Amino acid sequence: MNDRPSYHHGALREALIAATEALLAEQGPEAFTLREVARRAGVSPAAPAHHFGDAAGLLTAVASLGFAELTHALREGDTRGGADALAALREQGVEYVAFALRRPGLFRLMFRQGRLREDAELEQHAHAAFEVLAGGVRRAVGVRDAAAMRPAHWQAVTALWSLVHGYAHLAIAGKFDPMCGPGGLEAFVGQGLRPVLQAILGGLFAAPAAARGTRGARSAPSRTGGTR
Amino acid sequence: MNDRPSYHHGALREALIAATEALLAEQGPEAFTLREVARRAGVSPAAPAHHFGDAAGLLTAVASLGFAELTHALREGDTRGGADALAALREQGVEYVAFALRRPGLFRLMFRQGRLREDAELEQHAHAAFEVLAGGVRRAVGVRDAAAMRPAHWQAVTALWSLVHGYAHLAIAGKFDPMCGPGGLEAFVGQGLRPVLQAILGGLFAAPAAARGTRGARSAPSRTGGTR
DNA sequence: TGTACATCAGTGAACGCGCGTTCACTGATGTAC
DNA sequence: TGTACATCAGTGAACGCGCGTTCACTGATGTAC
Repeated sequence: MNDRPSYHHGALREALIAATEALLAEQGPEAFTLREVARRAGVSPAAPAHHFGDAAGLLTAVASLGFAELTHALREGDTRGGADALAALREQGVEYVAFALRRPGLFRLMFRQGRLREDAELEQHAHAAFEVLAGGVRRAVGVRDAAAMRPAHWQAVTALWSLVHGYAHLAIAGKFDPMCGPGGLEAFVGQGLRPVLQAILGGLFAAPAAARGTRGARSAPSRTGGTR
Repeated sequence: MNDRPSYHHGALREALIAATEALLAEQGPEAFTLREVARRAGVSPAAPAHHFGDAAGLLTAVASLGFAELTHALREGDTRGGADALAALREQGVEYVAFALRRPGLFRLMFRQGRLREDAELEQHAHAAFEVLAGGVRRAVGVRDAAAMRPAHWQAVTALWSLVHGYAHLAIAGKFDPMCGPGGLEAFVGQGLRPVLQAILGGLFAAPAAARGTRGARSAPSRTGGTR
C-alpha cells in the first residue's frame, strides 16, 4: 500500500480533503467512509486520525471549505448584479443554485446534521455565506446593518434563502426532471430560475405584506424595472 | 424474544411501519436499521423480510404513506383557503411546512435518494401531492388542465414548491434558530411564513416576469387583497 | 365434523462484511548543542 | 559540521461491533374433502 517515494506523504491533509470531495461528487455523503478516503489517498486507515481526529473532523473541514466556496460564489453574483440591488440579489440566487448543481454531494453534506461536528470555523464560514445574502437584502431595503433589520427584513432573507435552497435540493433530487423537457435540467434552471427570482423579489420588496408583516398585499408600484 | 400470546404476530406489517415511523421521529432516517425496527416490534431480525423483502422495501412503504399524509394536508390547506385561489395556495404552503415540522424524520426520508427503491405506489403518491400544488396554481391562473400549462406556470409551481421545501428543510436543520427570538421556531414560522407567501404569490402572479418568461417585472396591481 | 395437508409467518443461529478506532511500532524530519 | 535525540507522520495488524441477509426449522392457520 505504501509505494510512495518517501515514508511520509507530505501533503496528506490536502490529499484527504481532495479524496473526500471526489467521493462526495461521485457518490454523495452517504458513501463516505474514512477507510475509503484513506484508500483513495493511498494511505493506511489509521493515518487520517493524525490530521482530523476522526471521520466527523474530516467531514467538518470539507464542509467548511464548501461554505467558503459558496460565499465566494454569492459575492460574484452580487457583483454581477451591479448597482441594482434586486438584480444583485437575483444573481446571488442564481449562484446559490449553480453551486449546488455543480457540487451536489458537497452541498448536501453542508446541510447534513449528524455527520458534522460543532466547529467554530464551520459556523463562521456558514455565517459568512448567510451574511452575503442578508447584506444584499439590506441594500435592497436601504438598511445600514443587521441591528436595524426589522422582522419583515428577516422574513425576506429567509424567503430568498428558502427559495434557492429548496430549488437546489429538489433539482438535485431529480424532482424537476419530468418538467425539464429538451435541454435537461441545466436549460430548465437557466431559463426558469432568473425570471422567477425577479418576480418574487418584486413581490417581496414592493408589496406592503412583506414590508409591514401581516397586513394583506396591496397594489403598489414595483421597485425595479428588471435588467434583462 | 417471543413473549407474544401466539407464535404469529398478527399485524406485523403495521407494527413494522409504526416502529419505523417512531424511529424516524426520534432519530431520523440515518438511524434506521432493519434490526432496530425488528427489535422494536419484538420480532426476530429475519421477520420483516416476509412482508417487505428488504430494508429499502420497508422504507419505501413508509415514505409512500408519508406522501399520502402530505397530500391530505395540502388538500386541507387548499380547502381552508376557500374561493380565493391565492389564499388557497398560501395555505397549502403553510401546510407543507407544518407537515415537515411535525414529522421531520419522515419528511427527510421522503426526499432521500438511495434509501428508497423505485416503486410505482411511491411515485403515484408523490405525484398526487405535487398535483395538489399544481392544481392550485392552475386555479390561480385560470388554466384548465396540465396540458394547457405554459412554462411560466410550471415556473410558478417550482417556485412555490421550492420555497416551502427549502423553508422546511432549513427550519428542520436548525438554520432559522438564531433568528427565531422569543416563541421559538413555531412562532417564527407562524408569524413569518404566511405574509411572505402572500407577498411572493403577489409577485409571482401579478408581475409580467412570471407570466411571460424572461421580461423584467413591471408595476402591476396585485391580484389579491390578502385575507388576514 | 374430523382429518390430512399445504401454506403462511414466524424463529434463532449463523454467514461474511466493512466499519471506526486502538495499538505498538518505525521511518523520516527537524532541532539543540 | 556532526551528532544525539525528540517529535512528527506514517504502518499494518488487530479489536469488537452491528449490520443485512441466509438458512433450515417450526408453530399456527386455513382449506379440501
